Amino acid sequence: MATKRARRAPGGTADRRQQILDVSAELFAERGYASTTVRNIAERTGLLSGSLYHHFDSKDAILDEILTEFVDELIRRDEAVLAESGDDPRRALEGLISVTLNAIADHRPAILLLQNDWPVLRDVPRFKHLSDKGAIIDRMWTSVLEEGRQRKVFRDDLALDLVWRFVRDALWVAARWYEPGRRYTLDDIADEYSKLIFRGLLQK
Amino acid sequence: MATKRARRAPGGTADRRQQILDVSAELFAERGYASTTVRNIAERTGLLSGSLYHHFDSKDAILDEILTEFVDELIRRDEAVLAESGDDPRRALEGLISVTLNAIADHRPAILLLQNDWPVLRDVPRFKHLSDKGAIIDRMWTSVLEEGRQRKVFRDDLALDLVWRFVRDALWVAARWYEPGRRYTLDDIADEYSKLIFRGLLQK
Amino acid sequence: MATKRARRAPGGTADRRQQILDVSAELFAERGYASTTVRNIAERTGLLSGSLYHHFDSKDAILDEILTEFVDELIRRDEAVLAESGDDPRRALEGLISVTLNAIADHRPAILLLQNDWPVLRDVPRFKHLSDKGAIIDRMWTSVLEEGRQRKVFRDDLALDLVWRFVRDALWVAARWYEPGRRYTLDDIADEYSKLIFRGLLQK
Amino acid sequence: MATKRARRAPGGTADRRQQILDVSAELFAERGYASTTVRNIAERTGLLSGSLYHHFDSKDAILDEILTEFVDELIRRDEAVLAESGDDPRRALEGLISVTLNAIADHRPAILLLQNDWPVLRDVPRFKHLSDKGAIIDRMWTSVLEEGRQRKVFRDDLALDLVWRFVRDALWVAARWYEPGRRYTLDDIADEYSKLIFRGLLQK
DNA sequence: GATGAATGAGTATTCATTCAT
DNA sequence: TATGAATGAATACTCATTCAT
Repeated sequence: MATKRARRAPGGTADRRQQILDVSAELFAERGYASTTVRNIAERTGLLSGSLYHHFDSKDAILDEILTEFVDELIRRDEAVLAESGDDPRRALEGLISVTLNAIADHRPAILLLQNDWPVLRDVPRFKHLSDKGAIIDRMWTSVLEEGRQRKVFRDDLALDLVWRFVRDALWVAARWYEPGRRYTLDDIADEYSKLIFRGLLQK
Repeated sequence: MATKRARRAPGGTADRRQQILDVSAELFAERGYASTTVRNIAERTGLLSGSLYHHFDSKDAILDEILTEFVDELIRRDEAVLAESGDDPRRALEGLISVTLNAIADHRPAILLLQNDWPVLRDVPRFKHLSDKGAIIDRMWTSVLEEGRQRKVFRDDLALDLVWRFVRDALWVAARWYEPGRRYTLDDIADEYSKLIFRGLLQK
Repeated sequence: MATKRARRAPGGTADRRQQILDVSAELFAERGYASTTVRNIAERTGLLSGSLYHHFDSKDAILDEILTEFVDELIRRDEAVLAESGDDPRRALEGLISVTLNAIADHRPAILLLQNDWPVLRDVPRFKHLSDKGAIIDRMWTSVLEEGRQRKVFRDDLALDLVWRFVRDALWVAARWYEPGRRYTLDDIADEYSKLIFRGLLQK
Repeated sequence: MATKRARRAPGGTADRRQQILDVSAELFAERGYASTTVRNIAERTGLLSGSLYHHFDSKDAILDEILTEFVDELIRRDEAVLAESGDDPRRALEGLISVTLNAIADHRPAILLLQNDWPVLRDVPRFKHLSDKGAIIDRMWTSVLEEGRQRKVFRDDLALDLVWRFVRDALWVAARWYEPGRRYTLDDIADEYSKLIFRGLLQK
């Protein structure tokens, strides 16, 4: 049973496969994976439900591809940031913050989906590989924080694992309320969050 | 169909109703509302599924009671904090942070549930009242921040609505990884988070 | 997931479970296992298809119970025959022939089902245990034939494994055309078949 | 929709049509008609499922051609045997037995298929014509037996219709366990079966 | 209060078949 | 001839809910 792979239509037409992935991601984010039916996806794509199976083996397979694509790209971007920021922990941290928030622009559905359904998904063997990739990202964050402390750029009276969790959680959850074209751009948010994280809320 | 209300078992036995609520909250938090079956709840309670309907009108009714109880108590505690902290915005903010994190001790399942399933629940008419109550809590936070700025306790070069979102999000998501009896207590986390929020990450 | 077991209705009413088994056996025999739908079974039982799952875990589980019951009883009857016939191979063989043909009376659907669907079923792990039981029956037949040859009751110029196959096949397939209440009883058939097997077709 | 008939490939290449028939017969025999999908057939042929419809009108049409070819040839062979054996019933019967068993060599899949799926197929209007042809074969067998009794070659104390059924059933079912190249050839089996049928199992 | 049989609408998935390219 | 995308009806199975006992 060979995995069904994308074959770009020769004319360069937008692919059905990609359309299904996009539609599915939106729906999964809106209603949750379990509550999104295969029929919902088909309808929104303009197909009958059976036709989806011409492109994907199962509902799970669709989800897997959505999440894998997102996580892989995130890792790529995070690695690029670390490579560019040399040995400047502050620049590195700013970079990670920016990458994370800007991921919301291209991958909002995947991010929401991951937040809402991860507690269930994490126990499904098929999605185990995402945990492993998540661990890679975690390690990038924590090593930047460690580095910053050792170079005395960051305070040494804070529990760095809690700092990491605090920042990470706040950033990802922003996908819930962020709406493009309203008040703040993602870069605005990155700047404000960085200011708060680096300098704190109190007047000196 | 009159709403079924709690009737304490005559002998003073631990209530079946409460047992069902606790079991349901756990299951909803573990697997998500949609993926938890009424049979799951019944099994874990030691009943058959039909029997649940002697205690609750529907699966929705169970969920409603779980969430309402949690939100109501949270409002009560937040209000108490504001009442006690007089006109000291820093103390007020510390209080709100502490209440929020400590809620994880008593209501972890409800918090997780709300995070995972809220995107779906928010659109169900039955749960509309929770949005209203959520707005009350939001207003308490934002007014504390405003107050702090006006009194020049907090910096005036930060977008306060973003500060509020940042802090709120980081706090609630802590329910995902917090585990009682490990490394940090909830008070530890509240202290560390407060330190970071007030003073920032950078060495002076 | 406890196997759902029969609970005889206290009043001694004919069981739904048994009714489902009987109806299913008939249908499987008529149309084959794959072509019988769960809806077919439900309809003939006077239920809706979902209701079957209150009594059985799956379509497979129904089939398994039908076949297991049949094979177990057949083994019991064959063993009884061997026990009774002492060291008289001719009597033993007559007994096995009679038991086999008479099984058609009580278990015609199961026999037909086994004949038609066995080539598919034999490869399903769930039904592996039936192969093992089949081997037990085979051994009873072949040991009777061996015994008969050693005691010089049976000819010694025949390949006994072929004799066994020949007889076995002819007996079981009789279930296809036998119809109760017509021309020959099962005992008639057993007698005629025995005559042919023991003495052959030719005039002396 | 004209019935699609064989068109030999111009170059004398082995025919696609025949390849599809062979592959289908194998699969139908292995898994049963209902459980064999058109996709299975296409895969094993090295085509995509849609392409089969250039050669056959439907799955039923494939099955029909397989069975018709087999039954027609069987009738031809049986008729040849009767023509050759003149008025010697014993030779005629031996001939029919041999033809039947030897058919296993060339048409095993068709024979298995017919055994497993006949109970379902017999009720499909499209396959009614096979019943008629089956009746022709039956009549050949029974007339040989009658002839043998009248000429006092066969015993007169046996129910001939039962003898016929017994022999027929045992012969056809041999297709289930016969494996070419193992222990017995089809002629061996024909000889042993004939010995048993004519002379019986008992030592004189 | 509790049981367990039954409902009926819904779920993901399969599959023979069609047809434009 | 062959492809591969699409159909639409069917399939086994699930599940919140009802209700007579």
